Amino acid sequence: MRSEVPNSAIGVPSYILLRDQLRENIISGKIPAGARLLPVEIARRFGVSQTPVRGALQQLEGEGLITIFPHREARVRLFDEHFVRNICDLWGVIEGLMARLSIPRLTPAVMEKLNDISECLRIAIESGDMSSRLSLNQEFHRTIYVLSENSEALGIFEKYLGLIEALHNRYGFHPQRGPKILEDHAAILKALHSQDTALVEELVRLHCEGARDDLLACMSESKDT
Amino acid sequence: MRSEVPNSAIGVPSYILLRDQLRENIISGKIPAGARLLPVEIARRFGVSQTPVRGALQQLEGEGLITIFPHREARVRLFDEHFVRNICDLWGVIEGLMARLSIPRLTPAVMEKLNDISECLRIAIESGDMSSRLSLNQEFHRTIYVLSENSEALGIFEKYLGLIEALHNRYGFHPQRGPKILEDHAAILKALHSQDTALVEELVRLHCEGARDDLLACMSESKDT
DNA sequence: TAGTGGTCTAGACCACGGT
DNA sequence: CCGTGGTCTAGACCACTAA
Repeated sequence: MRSEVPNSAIGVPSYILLRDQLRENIISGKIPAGARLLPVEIARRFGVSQTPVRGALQQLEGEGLITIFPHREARVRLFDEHFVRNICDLWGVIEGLMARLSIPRLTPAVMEKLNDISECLRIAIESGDMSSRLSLNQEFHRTIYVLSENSEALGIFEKYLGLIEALHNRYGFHPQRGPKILEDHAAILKALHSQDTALVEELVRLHCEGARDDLLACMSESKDT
Repeated sequence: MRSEVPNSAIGVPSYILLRDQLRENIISGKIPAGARLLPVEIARRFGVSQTPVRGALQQLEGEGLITIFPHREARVRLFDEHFVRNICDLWGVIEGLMARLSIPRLTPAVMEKLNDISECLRIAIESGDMSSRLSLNQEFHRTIYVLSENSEALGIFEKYLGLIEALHNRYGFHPQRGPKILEDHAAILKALHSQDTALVEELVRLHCEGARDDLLACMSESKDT
């Protein structure tokens, strides 16, 4: 039987295509947390045998996105409030670290770019454009963090980014969170400009803790109703 | 052909045994950084076919310990000075976070245990027992961090622990590092006792930065000679 | 244009949970 | 003790590299 994966770029093994597609579906919530992953079913859907499916699942388990119970089954990890709290706390210190490390490598061009992004983000928040809001916020932070040149820290940040973003997409924000984000970003920009490492680190951490508390509150409210 | 893996506990799939054994060999340096991993060779050594070997490699790639170049080869990641700096900086903030979070959950019994470990560590350092020194130091930190109840942060800490420890084993310490560790630990214990969250976090971070600078210096010296 | 070795397939095997 | 489905084997296939 020939492979029938559509869009399969030649030369790219199908376990990689499968892995990326499954990861995206998990992160975006299309495959919900806790869902069972049935290799034979996935193999049928993609027109391949079980081997590349297993390859993809093995990698995702290594990444911590799914759990394989040997000889039993594979399931998407649970992402509950405790998980969110853990990740946001972790982010607080990691983003603080990356922001601090980026300071010596900031250039006028980067500051210019950050100002532009902030302006676009303000418009997105005021006009209620959730999709732009999320991606511009991402870009703001990523623009700073790539300068830290700490790929391990950046990798951890990126790993959970889509997951948390999906939760924001599902549970929304409180109305007062928008202005607070703009305020935080402005303060961070100012501290970056004055090269105040300790202040930058503290502001970034507080920013993350604010995000954490807003998301946890939204999750808890949605559970009550 | 029957499986001939010795010590293979029944019910445990061989890709898991292989994965754990390969991980251990990589972390301990028995399989050196940058080494090529040849599935057919590994399969022969363990008396299994290539499929479980690939399963093990896929998981290790997901964990970031090895890199698979599709259609080409799999190699152990490089762990150079830049990597060490990244990990130690990361640890500085993550360990600071976990120490801070653990404070509300400290009990007299835990403080007692930490004092005991410190005393044993002092003896190990003074008598030059490197193996005890490393494991007692691990135990000191882990005893605090498990109380943070942030399994994501703890997982990142644990993930690189063996790797950094192996580097310490290979490159050693400077003579003045031993007393400094004892001094740092004593200060951390005192701050824990007085429940001073900000101070604990700062001391832990400084402790990590000290470890980083010592290890980097040892690595750089060994390269010169 | 080989040769090497990474990837994939079909099917057998067998651990586990429920009957 | 049977059924489901997770695991493993042997071998074919084929992408990439080096002549």
